Amino acid sequence: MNLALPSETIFHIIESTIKEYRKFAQKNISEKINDITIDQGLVLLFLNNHPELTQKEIAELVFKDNASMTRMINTMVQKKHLKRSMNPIDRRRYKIEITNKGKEVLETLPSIINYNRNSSLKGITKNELNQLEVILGKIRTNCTKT
Amino acid sequence: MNLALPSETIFHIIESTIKEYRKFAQKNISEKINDITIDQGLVLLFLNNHPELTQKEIAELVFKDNASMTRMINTMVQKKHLKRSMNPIDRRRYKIEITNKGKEVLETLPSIINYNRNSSLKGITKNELNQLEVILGKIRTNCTKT
DNA sequence: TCTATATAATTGATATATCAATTATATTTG
DNA sequence: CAAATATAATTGATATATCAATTATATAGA
Repeated sequence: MNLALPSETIFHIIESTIKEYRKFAQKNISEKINDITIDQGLVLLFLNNHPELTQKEIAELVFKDNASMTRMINTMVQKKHLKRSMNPIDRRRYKIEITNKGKEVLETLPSIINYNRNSSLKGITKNELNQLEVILGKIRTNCTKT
Repeated sequence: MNLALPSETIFHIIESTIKEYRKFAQKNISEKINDITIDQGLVLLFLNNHPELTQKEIAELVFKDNASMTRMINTMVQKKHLKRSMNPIDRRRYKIEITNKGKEVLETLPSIINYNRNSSLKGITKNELNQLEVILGKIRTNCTKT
């Protein structure tokens, strides 16, 4: 079997791109905000825009599973960025609230994220972004439908 | 600050693509081979082609750090896919050898990986792959040089 | 209504991710 | 050569990833 080494494939390139982006983004966040990871930041952003989200829904949005999300929110509650309170209408789920400390993070975070996105996409045209989206979409579809 | 939600960005799409690919690939591997993760499989492939690789070098190839690689190889040694022996020329590093059990895996794995790659890239032209590579390369460069 | 089924969240076990500190060995330089 | 520096690997601590099992609550259907 004549198999290309993993390092020569497009999957390797995709992985390395997203890993470099995450490293870059985390570095820029850590310079200004203490004790927040990218993913914790994303959770705050989503909750800010959609306060009614359940843990399960947040998990899907940031590509985690429920177990990871439970633990992630545990630590965010410990660090006082979030507060859990029962949802009286459906007692299986929680209401997750952003604390004042969480809100402070949200004052700084968006501009950092904006900077991260813009600078990592510098020199890339709208058209290229479209192509990227279309091609990646095909790959994803192949993986989910096969 | 008018920030697009993370779920609307290209980074979200890149992440979701690579995650779906990994899920798809892992499923196909697990159907035929017991107890091997994608990344462990990649380690075997790299070692098979370049037996002289150190842990540090393997780590770079599969985007792990040294600490993770130490532990990953620990478990692969425990599961008898690999064997560590001292390198007499430089006693800081190990020689990592593939055991017979590891070699058995290598008899089955390449065809599965081949299938995974081909089916996830079905319908995508050489030209599109090039575009993908170029655009992702730009993003990566932006992240590492800024 | 009562039971079966579905759903949200948690927990346990094990592996991996990440950072900082440490150990052992090599290499460089004064 | 001896001391300083560099390198490969390990370890500890904590967070996250993943799977399977469990708990608590809701909902659908007989």
